[in-house]
Amino acid sequence: MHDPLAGKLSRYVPLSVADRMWLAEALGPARSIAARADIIDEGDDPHAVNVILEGWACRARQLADGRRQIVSLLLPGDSCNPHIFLLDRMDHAISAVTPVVYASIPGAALESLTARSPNLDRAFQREALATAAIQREWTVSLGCRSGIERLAHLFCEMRARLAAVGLATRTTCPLPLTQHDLAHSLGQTSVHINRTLQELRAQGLITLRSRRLTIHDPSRLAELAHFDPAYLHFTVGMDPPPIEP
Amino acid sequence: MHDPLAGKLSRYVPLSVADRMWLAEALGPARSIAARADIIDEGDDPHAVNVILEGWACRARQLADGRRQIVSLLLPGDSCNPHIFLLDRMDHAISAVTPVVYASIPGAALESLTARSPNLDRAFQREALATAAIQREWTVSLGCRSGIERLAHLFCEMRARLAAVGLATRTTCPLPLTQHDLAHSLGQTSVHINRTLQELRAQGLITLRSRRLTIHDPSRLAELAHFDPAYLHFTVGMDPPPIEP
DNA sequence: ACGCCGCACTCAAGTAGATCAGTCTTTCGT
DNA sequence: ACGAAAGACTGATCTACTTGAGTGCGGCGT
Repeated sequence: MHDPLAGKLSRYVPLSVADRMWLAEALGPARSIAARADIIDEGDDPHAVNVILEGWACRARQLADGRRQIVSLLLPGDSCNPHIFLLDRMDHAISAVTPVVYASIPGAALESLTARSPNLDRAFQREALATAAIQREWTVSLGCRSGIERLAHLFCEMRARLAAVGLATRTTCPLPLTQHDLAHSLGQTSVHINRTLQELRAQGLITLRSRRLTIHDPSRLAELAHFDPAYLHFTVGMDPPPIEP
Repeated sequence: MHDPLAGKLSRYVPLSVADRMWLAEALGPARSIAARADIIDEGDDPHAVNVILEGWACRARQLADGRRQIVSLLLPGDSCNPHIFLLDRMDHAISAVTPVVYASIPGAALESLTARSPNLDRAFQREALATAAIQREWTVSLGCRSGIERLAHLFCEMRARLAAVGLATRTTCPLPLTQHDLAHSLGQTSVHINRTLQELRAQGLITLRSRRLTIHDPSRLAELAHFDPAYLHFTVGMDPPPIEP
């Protein structure tokens, strides 16, 4: 997709041609950053909203003793928090998982944008609410899903979110996370992630090879994960609903 | 505190007398609800913002097989998501932990309120950002803190958040959660919570009796928990900073 | 085309926390 | 004031996941 930000926002509220134009105007120049580099550091003062255009990034917190937790994954079209510039200090870092292309919307530009278009304002608000819902679902996963369920759930979520910006089909999507990244996202060790992946493969549910995920049986995977896409709150142009046999 | 909503919002942005008056006007009549009852159910269509005036509530998700996770705790002054009415379906329930007194701000009233006072608008925005940060911190706890660290962290957070609305001193605060509630919040069983509590008591860090928590050594507890209050993003009228010896 | 380094993967202990099946204590309704 | 129920607490056993110390493959830079 050429404009993943408009693509994603239009999943929450239909956008007019003018909306898309204003959005494109507000976006600063595209910047590139290497895999594993930081887009913003913990402690920095955020003054703009960064939007991922290509590649994957993550929000991560690091404890004093080195333990690291990935608290969310940012895909093309995701923004690193609208209005984040209202806070004066980042409480987490945003790092590139793959090489990333991103652009910023300066605080003032975002405010004039939402003042001009109530539509866009609503879209940003709903996006923020959906992001919060995703964060809650991660809390649920860590709190009460087992290793295999967590992994299955993450795969279902990634496929669905990527599909929303045209980067996944019903059964396949990119998945450029290393087993270490998965471990840091799911609160487990990479050793255990490795075994759990093999279990999912042995059950014939997925293939994961050269950074690409294939889901052989989406409904069995969703069932295993207790995955219910309602929390993603996409309302416009959903994935076609599954056909009952 | 008589007006916990204004009290809490003024931790993010100083409020004028007019702001406080408008806020009070927008608030609907106070309603009471029994402990353990639901304020909103999963699946309901939210049409107003509920604000807790007295008592504790929680957001909770339930999986199909009965597993339950408390994803956040709502204290006096906390709102159940400004702008939540933009979504059409609750993805989680909000239930009372203790008897709760709450009031609603209808969607339209909130919108005219934020249109009238940019100050209040900012305060709500910052509150939403702080709420998101708290959710991320819970993700971190579940992802990489041990049982005893999680419990210590929760205690530090609750004391700090209650202090922000005048309901806690430096060393003591109400804590009306059962060991079952703690278990559901921290992704563990009540059996294990019980043992962990005893460990905290044995180390002389806390007393927890008849729904009241006393922290005997706040800085040792914070250290154990890796608790850094920065993520709460209170900026106005912080707890006085600790005095270096 | 070669060497290197990150990543996937393996094995053998060790452990935090779960499970189950209780007893004891406090709270609360009538 | 009494009984019932909710909550706190215990002990024995079990297991999902961690730890640490590896091997081998494959993709990347020079």
